[in-house]
Amino acid sequence: MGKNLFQLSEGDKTLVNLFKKDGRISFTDVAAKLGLSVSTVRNRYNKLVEEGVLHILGWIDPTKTGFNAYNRVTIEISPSHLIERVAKELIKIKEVSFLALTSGPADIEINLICKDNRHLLEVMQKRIFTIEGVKNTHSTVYYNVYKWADHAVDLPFAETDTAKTNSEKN
Amino acid sequence: MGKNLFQLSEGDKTLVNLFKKDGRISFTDVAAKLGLSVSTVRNRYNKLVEEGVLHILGWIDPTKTGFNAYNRVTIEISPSHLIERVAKELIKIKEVSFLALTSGPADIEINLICKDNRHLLEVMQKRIFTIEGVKNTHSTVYYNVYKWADHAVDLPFAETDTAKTNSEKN
DNA sequence: AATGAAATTTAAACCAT
DNA sequence: ATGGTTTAAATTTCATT
Repeated sequence: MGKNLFQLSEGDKTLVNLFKKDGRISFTDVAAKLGLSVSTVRNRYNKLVEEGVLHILGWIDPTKTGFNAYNRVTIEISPSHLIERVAKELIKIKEVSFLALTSGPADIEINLICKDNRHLLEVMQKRIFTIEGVKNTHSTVYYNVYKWADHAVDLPFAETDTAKTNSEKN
Repeated sequence: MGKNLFQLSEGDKTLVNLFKKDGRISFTDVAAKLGLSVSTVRNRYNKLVEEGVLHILGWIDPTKTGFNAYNRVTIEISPSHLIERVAKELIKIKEVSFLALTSGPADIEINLICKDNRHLLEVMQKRIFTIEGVKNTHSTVYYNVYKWADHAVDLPFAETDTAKTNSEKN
């Protein structure tokens, strides 16, 4: 579980927050904002990226590009030993934007980003119902997303909630 | 709905896919990979960003930084006219990484990224149950996330599913 | 819309503390 | 772990088709 835990220092957090807002901010700008040298910023950045802690990723706003059917689909699998195998099949589907194993009553949750309901239905019927072990599914529509790009982007260490877990190091 | 729809050309898609993998890839590299000039890449990139289609964002892997309690929480609101007001309260909570209005039986779904179950319980009791209009909640544990950073990052136009919607404009 | 070239800014690599 | 210096590379601006 917490094996390769990376302790973010307070400095790391402020640095990370700048990259979260603008993934292409220059090290020079970060250094100026934080009052650090460019080298230091670079070193910290590299460490975070090398450790797999920080990732800079492009994100496309689905609603701006004609993908207006966003759904949660929970899936029950039987027999249960097929769960991981089904999961591995599901992540191959490009419309699947998220997949997690969950507590019951279902076993797997996926999120599907589709153009419209016709597209959604097609994915469900041709790609999901056909997988061996998929017992039943339940779909929920995401009508309107309020926090969207932040999905899995923001971690709760924004401003005040500082280092209880980081008090020892740095 | 589809008012400000942005038609991604095939060129845009290949460009975007490079930025999705590595948000800090240089325009020079992109140009080399696509056989275009740096200026062209820059122009396309700027257009996509200015239109709000493409975003380059930092993302922190919660599991690497001690956030091991990731949950879906569905929330029923009553009376119903409070839904939007409750949503606006909820997005202020920094542990809320995602919020959408959903089809029933609940009204709102949030995702919560917490350090552990103690942290989760604290957020639920002190921040969520206390909001006026929150009738009841139902939590589901995300035991293990298979597709994670791709959450809201990948759109399903990876390789083959090319331009049916983009055939006219390039 | 796509490009080329010059001027400016930034990043990378190295070394030092 | 942080910072300074030099060299290399990328970005920006402006002009051109």
